[in-house]
Amino acid sequence: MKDFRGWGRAILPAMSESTEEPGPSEPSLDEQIAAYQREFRDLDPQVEQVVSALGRLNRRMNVAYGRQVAALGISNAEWEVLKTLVLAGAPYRLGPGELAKRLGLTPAAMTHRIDRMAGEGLVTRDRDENNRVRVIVELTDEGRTKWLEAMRMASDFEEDLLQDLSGDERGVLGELLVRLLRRVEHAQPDAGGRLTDLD
Amino acid sequence: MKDFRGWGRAILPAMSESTEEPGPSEPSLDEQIAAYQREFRDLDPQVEQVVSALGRLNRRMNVAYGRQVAALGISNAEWEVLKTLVLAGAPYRLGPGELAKRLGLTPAAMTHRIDRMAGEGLVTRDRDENNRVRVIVELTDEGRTKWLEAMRMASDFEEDLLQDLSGDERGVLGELLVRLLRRVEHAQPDAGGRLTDLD
DNA sequence: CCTTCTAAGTTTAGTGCTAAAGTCTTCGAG
DNA sequence: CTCGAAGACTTTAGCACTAAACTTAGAAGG
Repeated sequence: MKDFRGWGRAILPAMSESTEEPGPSEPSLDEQIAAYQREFRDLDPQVEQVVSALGRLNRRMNVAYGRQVAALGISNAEWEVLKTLVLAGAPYRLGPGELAKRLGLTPAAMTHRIDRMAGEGLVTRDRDENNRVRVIVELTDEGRTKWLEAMRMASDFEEDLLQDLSGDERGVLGELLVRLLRRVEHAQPDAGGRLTDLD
Repeated sequence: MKDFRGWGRAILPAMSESTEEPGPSEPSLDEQIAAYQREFRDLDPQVEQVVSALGRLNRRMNVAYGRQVAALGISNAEWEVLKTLVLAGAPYRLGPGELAKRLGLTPAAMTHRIDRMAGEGLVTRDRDENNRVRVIVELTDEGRTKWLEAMRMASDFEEDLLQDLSGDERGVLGELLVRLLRRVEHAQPDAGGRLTDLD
């Protein structure tokens, strides 16, 4: 076999987030929960449903985002950088270290990502004139345009994703997710994996 | 600086899923939504809340899973393989190709992952006697034990995560997530990124 | 000033991944 | 029966990332 036909569009270029697209033979969510229950009696199916659906949903969404931004000629990794710079607000500047922290990368990885993106004209990289140890990464107009295009695609996609949910349901879902998020953000797993409150 | 103290445990060994741990200076969810709205008027804050909370939640959870299974001496990537083999049911066997499809990896990556895991005694790799082109990857007793230990930690963690939600709320959350999941699983984004129904 | 320390980035080595080429077995047609 | 094609991995090349070493600018102390 010359090339892996069948792996075609399933395999995306490297991205910063999970892009695993499960194959078609993956068991359905219900089958999966039933199988785990057979092997592990203590499993709470309600908890497992929430957690597994969250995981699958996110993987599918990341694949979809990757495909969409790829159509704009950027990778998901690059899109993350654009988003972070826009979030910082005008004049859309951050240092490599700060960018690395926010994206959860090492400074080394950031150096290379900025190299690429500067080469593509999405950002500029300059030394800070006031403190020549510091480097300033700034969004170019082209980068800002790319971000806007990607944002438009993403928000259309997200609106479609939630299409089947009523306004009330969207509100409830958002509120429940925010409560879970607070639980993970304001707590750290202890040695046993249990979440211990920090405040 | 000799080593990057401060990047310590935040950076985990490579895993199959997103393990990016956002730094402490990342804006809060509300700040993020407000910032995006300033830059992009068409944004629906309710949709953005759901989607962003989903994304953040998943990233945090993956970091937590990674830390937990690391305590058992396995990586998140290895745990994914163990889960997939257990899901296949006794006698816990699958070929590399099938494993790769279900995990969303290329066969090449699977070859190397199986090498490592066979070296660690978590699985065995043998040629199929009936069809010598095929290879059979089978979970060892040690691999099964590791899976069980990881599963126990994971389900404790998941129970803790949902601790603040009542039974009813868990049910509602699960149901809403399953509906979103169905929407992404039964539809494919078209060229414009819109989801088109397949059935 | 002139060390010494520390912070911010960059460089180097090694890992795990994808894409594509290569190997080996089996199957099917002539 | 033999040859060609297809299937199921494995190997090779190249990329993005982490960990750790290195570089250089500014800060602190004598």
